[in-house]
Amino acid sequence: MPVPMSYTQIADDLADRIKSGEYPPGSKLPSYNELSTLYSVHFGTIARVIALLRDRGVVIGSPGRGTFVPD
Amino acid sequence: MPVPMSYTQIADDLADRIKSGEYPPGSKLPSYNELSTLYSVHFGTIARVIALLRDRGVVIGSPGRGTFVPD
DNA sequence: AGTAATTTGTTCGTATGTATC
DNA sequence: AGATACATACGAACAAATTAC
Repeated sequence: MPVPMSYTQIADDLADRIKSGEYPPGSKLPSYNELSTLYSVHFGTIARVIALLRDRGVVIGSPGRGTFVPD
Repeated sequence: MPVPMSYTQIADDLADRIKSGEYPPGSKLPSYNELSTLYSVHFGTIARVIALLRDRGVVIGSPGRGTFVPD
């Protein structure tokens, strides 16, 4: 089994993907459950990643709707 | 029982205390265990608070030594 | 109209690793 | 060698908002 990425690495990876245009402004990121599958980590780890990106202003979370890249 | 502060509120409270001079540059913050007692929250919640303040550059953690206010 | 499912968000408990004293 | 302290992750539970049917 490969060593899973740490939450900071996942945060940096997601930030890079957003910056590169993979997730353009206004777009919706995969759900927590999808991200936890994509990165093979626990749900709570993804929640921590998103919380970090939120604090950095990289994404905006909207309970019940999703996580979005600000315009 | 009083409603406990959320981890963001605790982070803001600590940041305010640092800014006000209660924890001057170079000083050492209370340990995770002490903070979790002070704020009546779980150890893991304090770890999350410190992680947030670390990301903001407000504190620097040093495993085995403590958490410090940068100069 | 109303219930169930989905999604974000927080917290506790526990375990483990690493560094320092 | 042992105790202390920071740091990360998993599992589980729960709340609140939204969406789907």
